[in-house]
Amino acid sequence: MTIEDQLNFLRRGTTEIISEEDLVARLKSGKQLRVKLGVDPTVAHVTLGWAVVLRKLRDFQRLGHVACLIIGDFTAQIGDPSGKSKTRPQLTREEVQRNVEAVSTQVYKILDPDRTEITYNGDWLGKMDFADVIRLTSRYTVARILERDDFTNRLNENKPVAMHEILYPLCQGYDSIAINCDIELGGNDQKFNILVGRNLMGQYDMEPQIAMLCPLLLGTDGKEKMSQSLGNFIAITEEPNDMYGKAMSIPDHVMENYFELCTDVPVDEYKALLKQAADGSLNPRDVKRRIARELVTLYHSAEAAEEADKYFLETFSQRKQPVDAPEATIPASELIDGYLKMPSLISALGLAKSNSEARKLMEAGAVSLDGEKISDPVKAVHVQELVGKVLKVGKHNFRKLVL
RNA sequence: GGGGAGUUGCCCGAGUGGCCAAUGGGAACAGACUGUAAAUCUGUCGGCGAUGCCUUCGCAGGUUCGAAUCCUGCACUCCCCA
Repeated sequence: MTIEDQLNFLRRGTTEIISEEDLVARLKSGKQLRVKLGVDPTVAHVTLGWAVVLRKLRDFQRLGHVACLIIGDFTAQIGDPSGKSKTRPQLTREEVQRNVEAVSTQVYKILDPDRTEITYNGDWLGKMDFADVIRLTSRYTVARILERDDFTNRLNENKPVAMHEILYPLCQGYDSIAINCDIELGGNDQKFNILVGRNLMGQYDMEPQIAMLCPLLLGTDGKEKMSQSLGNFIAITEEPNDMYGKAMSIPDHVMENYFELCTDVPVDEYKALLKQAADGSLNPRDVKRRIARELVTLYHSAEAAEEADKYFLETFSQRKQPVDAPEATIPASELIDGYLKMPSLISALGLAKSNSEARKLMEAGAVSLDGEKISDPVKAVHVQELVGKVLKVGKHNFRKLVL
C-alpha cells in the first residue's frame, strides 16, 4: 500500500486529523506506530458507537501498527464531562470493576489481540500524591480549561461545575504522557481532551501526539448520539434478531452514517444504494436491510444474518407469527387449580415490568394469543388454553408457551 | 463571613392546607396507519389479590381531623456582596 492509499484507508470515518502532515510524516517513517484509545468503563456493553473508534483502531492494526488501549478505571470514577450538561455520578470501584471485566473481553470482537496492549490508568493516576497533582495542574491555566463549551454553558446557565470535573481533561492528558503514543483516537467530543494531551506532551518535552477524531454515531432514535444512558444503542453483543431489528428501526436519514462508520461496505457501493433509495428505484427498507445484515454478519455470522433477515420479514413485514418463537415455560407458581391470570403470567415471563403494566398493555390491545387479541385482564384462564400457543406482547415479543 | 433564591414523578416544569397519584410539555410504551421507520391520530405513563388499599413531591421531625403545600432542624445547588 502506498502512503496515499494508507491515508485514504485511515481517513474513512474521521472528521479531523490534527495534523494530517504529521500523520503522513509518521507513516512515511515506516516505524510501527502506537495508537492510543482511552475508554472509560462506565457501562457494561460495547455499543456500535463505541465500536466506531475501535474499528478505526483495528484499521491501524491492519496496517501493522499497535493499539494501546487504556481502560480508564481511574477516570471512570471521575466521569468525563464531555458533552454533558450535568455532573456525572461518580462510579464506585465495584461498578467500575464489573464493567472492566465485561468490556475488556468484548473489545476483542473487533481488535486483534496480538497487536493490542491494554493498560489501566489507575496504574499511574492512582499512584500520584497530592503534590504530583498540584504539579500537573500548574501546567494548565484556568482560562484554557474554561474554554470548553461544556463548562461555559453550564456556568452561563447557573449550573454547578464541580472541581473534579475540570481535572478530567488533565487526567486524560496525563495518560498521554504515561504511555507516549504517536496518535490518539477519539470521538469528536474528545477533541478538547485530546488536545490537552497534545499540549501537555509538549510541556513534558515529548513529540506531541496526533489527534484523530471520528464522528459520533447517532443512536437508533436518529437524534442524539448513541449512548447507553439514553437507551438508543445497539450493543455488539446483542442477539442477532435484536441487533437486526434495532438496526431496522433507525430513521432513513442516518443510513449513510451507519454505512460509513459501522460497516465495511465500500464507499462507492453504499453511495449508489443511497442514491437509489433517494430516487425511489429502491425501497429504503431494503437498503436498511443491507445495513442490518452487515452488522449481524460482523458480530455474529453470515448465516445468522440470513436468519435474522428472514425472521424480520416474516414477523414485521408480513406480520406473521414467527415459526419458531422462543419457548417460555408457564411458571407453576402462577397456577391456582390449573388457572391463572394473564397479567401475572406476562410479568412473570418478563414481558412487562409489573402486573399493572401488563394489565394496561392488555387493555391497550397489545396482547394476543395465536393472533387473537385478549384484552380482559381479570378473567382466569386455564393452562390448557395456553399450552402450545404463541403469546404476543407488544409488536416484538413472541413466546411459545409450554409447561 | 453576610444576604437572597431554590430542591416535585425518566427529564423539564405547574402546584402554597382538603377536589393531588399531583396540570402541561418532552421522552418512553402500546393501538391504528406504514416501507421497519418517520409524520399523524388515539391510549397508557407509581405499585397491589384493584369500584378499594399502599408508597411518592431533597432528608428527618413537628403542627393539624387532614400537608407537596405551614413550622423546626439537616443536606445539597444557584445568585449577589465580602
